[in-house]
Amino acid sequence: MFPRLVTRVVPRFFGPNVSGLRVALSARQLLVARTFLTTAQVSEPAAKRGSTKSKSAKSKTTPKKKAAAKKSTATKKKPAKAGRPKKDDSNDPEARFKNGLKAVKVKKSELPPVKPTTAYSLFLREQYKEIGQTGTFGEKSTEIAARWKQLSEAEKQRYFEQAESLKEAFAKTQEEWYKNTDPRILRAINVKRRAENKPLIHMPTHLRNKRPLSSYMRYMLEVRDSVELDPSLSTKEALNKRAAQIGKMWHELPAQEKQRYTDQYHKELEEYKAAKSEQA
DNA sequence: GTCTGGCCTATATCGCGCAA
DNA sequence: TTGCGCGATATAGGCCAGAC
Repeated sequence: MFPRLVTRVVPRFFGPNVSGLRVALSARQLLVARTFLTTAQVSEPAAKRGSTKSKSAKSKTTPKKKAAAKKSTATKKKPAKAGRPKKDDSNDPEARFKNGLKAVKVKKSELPPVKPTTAYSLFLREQYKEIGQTGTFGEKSTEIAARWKQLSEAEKQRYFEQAESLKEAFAKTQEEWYKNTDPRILRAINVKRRAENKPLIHMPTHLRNKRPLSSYMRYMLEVRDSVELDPSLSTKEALNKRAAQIGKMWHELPAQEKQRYTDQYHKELEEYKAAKSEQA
């Protein structure tokens, strides 16, 4: 699961390419995005919270924790010697991967963008502010869900539009991320996620460098629309019947005709291989 | 950073057949 | 794995405050 706090969202969403995102977003979208980011900034009160927290934390600190704290200060790292570049400052990006993916430390700014807020979530955030401190989380959630149900479609529209804008911006950011991120970073992230038993991150299918369609697949795409689905059958049965029918047509296709599809496949396969070796 | 409760939404996956 | 369709189902992730 991705972290939720915006302190994590901001660098991931805007970090790598702020100007690019500005271009991508219309002024309104940007406003929406900013509202999303700043309102969700739990860290705004966090400074405040941090101070009160540290106060209470201080008084509640157990001896064990105190000892640990002491230890942590005792083992505080000495400042790096002047003139010696830090590991991350290395000009050689390959150095990061020399000890294997497991050893790669992925920076926050390198993590993939988080999914955009949904319409309901936008409403939820707005309502939580309105409700304020009264009631438990559960009570608030129930209340807000009831309010959401009472909204007319027209009233909901505003939230859906906002969510749509965020979704579009996210799609662009995500595409940029996959384009600009070293594939080894993604693998390193997944190595960590696998170890934590978390689901892996996959490049969305529409962004993948897909293998070209096989000769048969290409043929099927061409003729599919000309083979009608049997309306007397269920969707599944009709689709299966059509697939079987197209398979039969392929077998009956003259060799010369088949060759046309095969040639196209081999041509695209070469291009695919070339692109893949370029990526590697 | 994670967890808490309750809810909604978006997305992914599955099954089916076919050939390479 | 690639494409298609599409309903059913599963899952992730979003919001909120604050303790740990």
